[in-house]
Amino acid sequence: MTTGEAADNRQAWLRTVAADVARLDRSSSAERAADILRRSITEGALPPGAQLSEVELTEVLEVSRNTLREAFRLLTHEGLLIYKLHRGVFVPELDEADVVDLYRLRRVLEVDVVRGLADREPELPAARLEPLQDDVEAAEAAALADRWPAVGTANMRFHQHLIGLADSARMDAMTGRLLAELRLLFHVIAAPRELHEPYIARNRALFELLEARRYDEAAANLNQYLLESEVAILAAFRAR
Amino acid sequence: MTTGEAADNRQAWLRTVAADVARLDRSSSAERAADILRRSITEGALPPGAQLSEVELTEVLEVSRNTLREAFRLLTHEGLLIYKLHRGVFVPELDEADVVDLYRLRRVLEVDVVRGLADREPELPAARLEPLQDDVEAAEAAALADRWPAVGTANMRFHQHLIGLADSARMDAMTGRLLAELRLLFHVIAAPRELHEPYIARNRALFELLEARRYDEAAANLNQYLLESEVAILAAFRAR
DNA sequence: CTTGCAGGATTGTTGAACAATTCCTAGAAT
DNA sequence: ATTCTAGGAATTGTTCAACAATCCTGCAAG
Repeated sequence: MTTGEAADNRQAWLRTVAADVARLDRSSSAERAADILRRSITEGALPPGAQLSEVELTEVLEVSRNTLREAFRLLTHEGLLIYKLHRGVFVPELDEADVVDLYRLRRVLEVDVVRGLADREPELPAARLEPLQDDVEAAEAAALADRWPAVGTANMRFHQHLIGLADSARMDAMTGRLLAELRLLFHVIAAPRELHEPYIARNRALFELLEARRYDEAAANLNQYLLESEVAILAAFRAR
Repeated sequence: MTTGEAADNRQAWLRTVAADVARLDRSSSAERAADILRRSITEGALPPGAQLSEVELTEVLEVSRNTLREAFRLLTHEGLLIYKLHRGVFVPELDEADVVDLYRLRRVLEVDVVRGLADREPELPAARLEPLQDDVEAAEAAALADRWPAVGTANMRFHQHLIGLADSARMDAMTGRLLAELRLLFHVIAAPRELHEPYIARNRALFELLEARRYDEAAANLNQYLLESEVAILAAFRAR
């Protein structure tokens, strides 16, 4: 291991520790309430268009209205809820234009990250790819077990980890929001298997290109991947 | 005017009306308080590192603590404040890594928007460039009057309008946050003239390339522009 | 079919209260 | 002189109850 890799590993470790500390610190009631709501939304329990009543949720979540409203704000920022003044909060209903918008941003960010790896100084340590490998294998395992929602989750994590290679806190945050919104879309699509299955091999191919440090090929591959994925989602969306 | 342009103009008009409606609707106290605080921060009245006391601001802004905290949340989401649990809200102190991060994202987004104009279908109507022209001229006028903060504001608006050409609500929102954070940086730099003066001619040159529909040249120009700007800011930052 | 108008429900905002945590300071121990 | 500790002051986190402002519903009138 070169000294450059050692320094890079150390930096990666510092990032994970900081994330853990932040997670422990946030015993805030608002964030806990937001966690529960986030799960309900991304898992589809609260379908797009649903309104979230304040009085109802204060009883279920056992927090005050003020705290609940703070949780609403958090999720609004993530794109998982929208506020309508004097009317309440709703789960957003995304349309085809949103699909196009989300995929445009995904392409811009993810392709740039991969392309940027070529010029990276020092070179990306091999250990940084481990989370991606884990995600690829998790998706493959879940597919064998017919657990398609888990395949979707692993796919999301793969792309989040991919962006993480750029060491950009702001890109990480943006990607988190983008992927959360994408999950909103997935729930209006009927066939989870047809939707998620193609990603498995795609992600492995991309991972192997990254492992071989063929970054330009990987970027081109990823761009095509995302273009085709967008078309597939749009088609499934129209056929709903 | 082709029918394509007419449809495009109509869409642009719908967007401005929607923006006006949204602006009128937001009579919410929290957002008004956030507006005032936002100005104070971006104009430098509240320097990086400053703590915002709740009791103090409830008296000044004449809102309740709960409403003030909602305003804090709004600004936190824009990157203009950071929350430290049980310690309060502070104006962030950005460092050199943040400069690099912010400029990387600016380059990715802005260059992609300009490059994307080449493939746009239908072609960009000339009227869409008018806001950019206004910003260029506003910057030139402010420079003649020695009003350098106004030059900086016009420059910000130029880049926001540039991103607006992509018709992507999410890019608009991201850019808003990025530029707000950038303003945070400008206030720790001593010389406003040396900082903002180079942008004036740069923006005009870029605008004219766009007007001539030489999008690839414009994209290359913009990329170089942002790279040099980053270097300049980093230098000024180290010399503070 | 549209328009106008109650009144009932929901959200927006406030102020006070208490709990939890951090900050500050004075004094004790070394 | 420095470090450590205890405890009180100050600040933030959260709840609650109340009221104001706004929106939605249904119905009556044109």
